[in-house]
Amino acid sequence: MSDTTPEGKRDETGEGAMPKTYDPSSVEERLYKQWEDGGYFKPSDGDREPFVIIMPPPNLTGELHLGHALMDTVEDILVRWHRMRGHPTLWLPGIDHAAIAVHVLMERGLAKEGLTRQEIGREAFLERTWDFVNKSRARIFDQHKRLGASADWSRETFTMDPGPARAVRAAFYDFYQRGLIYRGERMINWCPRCQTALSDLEVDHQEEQGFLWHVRYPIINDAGEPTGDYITIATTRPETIVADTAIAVHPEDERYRAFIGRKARLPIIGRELIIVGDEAIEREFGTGALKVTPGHDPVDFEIGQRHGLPIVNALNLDGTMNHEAGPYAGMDRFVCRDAIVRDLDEQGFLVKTEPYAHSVGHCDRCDAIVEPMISEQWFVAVNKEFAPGRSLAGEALKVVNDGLIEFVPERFTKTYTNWMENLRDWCISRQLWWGHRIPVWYCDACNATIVPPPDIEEPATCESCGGAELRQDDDTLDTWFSSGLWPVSTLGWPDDTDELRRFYPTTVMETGYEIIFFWVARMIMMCLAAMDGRRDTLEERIPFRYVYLHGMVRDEHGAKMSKTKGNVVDPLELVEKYGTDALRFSLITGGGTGQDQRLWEDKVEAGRNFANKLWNAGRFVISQLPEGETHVPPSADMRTSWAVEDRWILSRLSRVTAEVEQLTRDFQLNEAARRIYDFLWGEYCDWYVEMAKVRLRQEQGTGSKEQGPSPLPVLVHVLETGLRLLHPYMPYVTEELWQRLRPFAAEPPSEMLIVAPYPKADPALEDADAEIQVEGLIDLIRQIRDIRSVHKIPAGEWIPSVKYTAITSEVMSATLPDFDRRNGLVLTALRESAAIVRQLARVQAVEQGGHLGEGIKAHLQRDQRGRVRFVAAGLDVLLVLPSSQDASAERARLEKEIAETEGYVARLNGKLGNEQFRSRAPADVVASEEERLAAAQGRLDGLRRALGELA
RNA sequence: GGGCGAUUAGCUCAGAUGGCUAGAGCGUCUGUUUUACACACAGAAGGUCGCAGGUUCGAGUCCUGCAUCGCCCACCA
Repeated sequence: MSDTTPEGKRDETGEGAMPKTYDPSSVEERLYKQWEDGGYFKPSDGDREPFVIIMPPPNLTGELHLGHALMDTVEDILVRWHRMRGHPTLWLPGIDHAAIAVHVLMERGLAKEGLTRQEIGREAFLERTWDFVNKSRARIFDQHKRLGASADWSRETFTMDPGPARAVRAAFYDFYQRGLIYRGERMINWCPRCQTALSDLEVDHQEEQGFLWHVRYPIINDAGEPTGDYITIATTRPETIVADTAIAVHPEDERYRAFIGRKARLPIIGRELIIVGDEAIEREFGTGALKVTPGHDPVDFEIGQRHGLPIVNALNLDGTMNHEAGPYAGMDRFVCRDAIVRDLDEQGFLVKTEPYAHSVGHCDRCDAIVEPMISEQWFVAVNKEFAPGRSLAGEALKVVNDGLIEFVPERFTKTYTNWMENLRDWCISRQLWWGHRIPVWYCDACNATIVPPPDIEEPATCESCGGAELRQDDDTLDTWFSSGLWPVSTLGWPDDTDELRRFYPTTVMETGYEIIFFWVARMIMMCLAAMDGRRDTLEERIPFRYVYLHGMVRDEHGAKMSKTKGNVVDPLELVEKYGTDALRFSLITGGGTGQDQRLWEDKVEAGRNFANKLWNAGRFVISQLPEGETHVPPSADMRTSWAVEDRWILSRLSRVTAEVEQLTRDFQLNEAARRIYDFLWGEYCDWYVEMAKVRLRQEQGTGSKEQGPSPLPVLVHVLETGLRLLHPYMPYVTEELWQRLRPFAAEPPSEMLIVAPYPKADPALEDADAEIQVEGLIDLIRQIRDIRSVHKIPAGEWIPSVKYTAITSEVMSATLPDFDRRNGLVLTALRESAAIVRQLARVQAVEQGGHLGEGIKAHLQRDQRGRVRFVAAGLDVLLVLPSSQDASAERARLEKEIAETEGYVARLNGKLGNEQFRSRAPADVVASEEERLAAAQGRLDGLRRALGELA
């Protein structure tokens, strides 16, 4: 039958024989197409609250990596869950133009051809870039699809598309009108390699081994002549000496107090420097005296502002020294550094050189060392009050502090608020070509700055003088300016579209914690401002309700995956080898929310094994279903006709369903997935299916159903429900199996599983008694199997008999009525389901016996068979072995059990003997401890008796 | 200099609001072609939950301190 299907043979129709092993490659592409063609990825109509995720736009530069795979998995789980719960669900995908990243990439490409962007010019550069963009775009989406992402591809958006571009102009215009965007000369970070300004965030501080050079500056008198005194400063950047305009000391520093107000002469350059007192100086650091370079250091700039110091810029934009550097003009900054140190030394100004580790700013993209410089750039005024008590950062802080936006995991809230509280103005102009051109024109005739409203893509004449000679600002905007508008721009803002009204605010922003500042914070600031005046309350203006942050996927050794290290794992390779479901499952169960995880092939194998386990469970169930017979899901009013194991598995199903619901609501997806896994594998497959086989065998053997109700309806129902529970996590194998089960359903709820209703717990099916009963059966079976193992009874050999009787617990039954009730339940189960114990433990006869007390010794004298007495499920049990037992092995087994149980009993006695515990712990905790003690005590008595009889 | 995270079985990790004898996967050991699955089944071994205090009837879980590793932020030149 099914086994004959050759492996690897494609089963295009999805019908027919099921291969023995689940083959993802024969399923995934076909099902994805069915889902997409069926329109299931588009939001459904209806009045229910929509669930919306805007996909973080991956940038164009790279292939999809495991971080994206994790992102897709988390988002797809949330999306599929809400979709199945009947919410109109929108997952809106997009791509980011990644201005500086792509720019650097393109420049590297040019460099390989021996070209620079300046040589080919702006137009040709942009043409090449668009070519590249159009090629990667399609590939990236294809990769998402391979991961099963059920996003609405018909809405795919690119940050450079006309819509988002218009949103960028609109936001720029709006912010400019409100004074939230301004142009000014400020200290910025300059990358000499990229030749652009950078925001503070794009500077990567790295600890480096450098030197602290101590340099003495001669003090001069009013006539400009050396007094013979010196003041010694310490610096890590001696090349900036040429731009010094002052020396600063702490105003209360006894060593230097007398120098304040006097002058010094700059070595080599000869400039006169004033000595100022400023509180910013750390007396303990270096010499306690600071050379002040307002043109090339942010702190010095501020000192300069306070004391009205002149600013000297000594650097060209490419990192070479300019004319201010005198003899060093034209040198590269680091060549200059060496030259100056040498000259200072030769001229006797260098006092000391000490090794010194300090952090140096590098360009995030190209790793060149960044220079602080004064430059005219565009900024977003994050702290400016545009209305009384309101600023961009202030409102962005408020919505989080007030709980309108929640971070998952919660600890990131603090990361966010700390940052937001110390925010400085955001430099948004970049001297790059690839990106949104700054929508500002200048009229050279009258010096006007023109910022046209968004619908004017290019103003024709000057607003103030009417001149037609307008020149657009050469610069482009920081990528994150357009990304910051993403939640509104993808929905049609600045127009008040139906989409915006329906889907804004979005529900969840799911992304990596490494871009909280870059992106999440900017979205919150910008979207709040963008929606200002269009929505009344902050609650309606926030871009999203929840920020869910996933961790980083690292390699086997915990190292960050990177191309240079060569340890990058391609998710698509894993998909090919193990299947999408396997990868998704291992990613989602791989770690806690927001926690980094390690991933390697062994882990994905575990996911693959689970998919295959389900496949085979499905294969078995389907093989048992008579052709053409359909089933109605069991409901609680039918319960009297079910076997105990049916009641048990349905009860467990309901409880697990409830747990999964709660865990998913709390974004504990890893736990939810684990719970489903444990249920389906550990309870359904390992026990229920095996128990059901017993009745199926009887049915098939006798051709009748006299042995009780058929397990088929429950067998099918629990599997079908389990598939629905698991579908968000492992969409393909569940859909495939569900399709194969669908013909057997009397009333299938939908065409495809992707839109079938997500299971709901049914408390009416929960059955504590059945759980006690089946747990008892399982305990008994397990112990018999253990004994088989200890006594080396081959798995295939039948054990002659097992007899059991209730432990008559003198004390316990008097004090704990529940003890007897539980035993009664187990006895009933054993009577009704003796066949299960017979089959699963391989025992020929399972019977209740009243007189186990006659002891083992008597038996031993009568025949050669071994006998083992033990306690299981609260019962006294006597097992007759096929041959004489190994007494020492049995003694060892019993002694170990006894020791364990004694320890447990002692602990419980200690607890229950404590008056404090009895009086302070909740009554139900005390009661359950008492019950445990009763059970353990009974067990201990039985074990001791068994050991005694063995002697 | 601040802030955060991690520390649980040989390895990788779960254990939300304190309460079963702390779990899983992989690995190890012993068995098994028991007719869904060897990508499997049955059984077993393996943990003073980083250390020291504290709160509590009760702590892997909460508090304080410490140690080790990692990350983020920061204008001590």
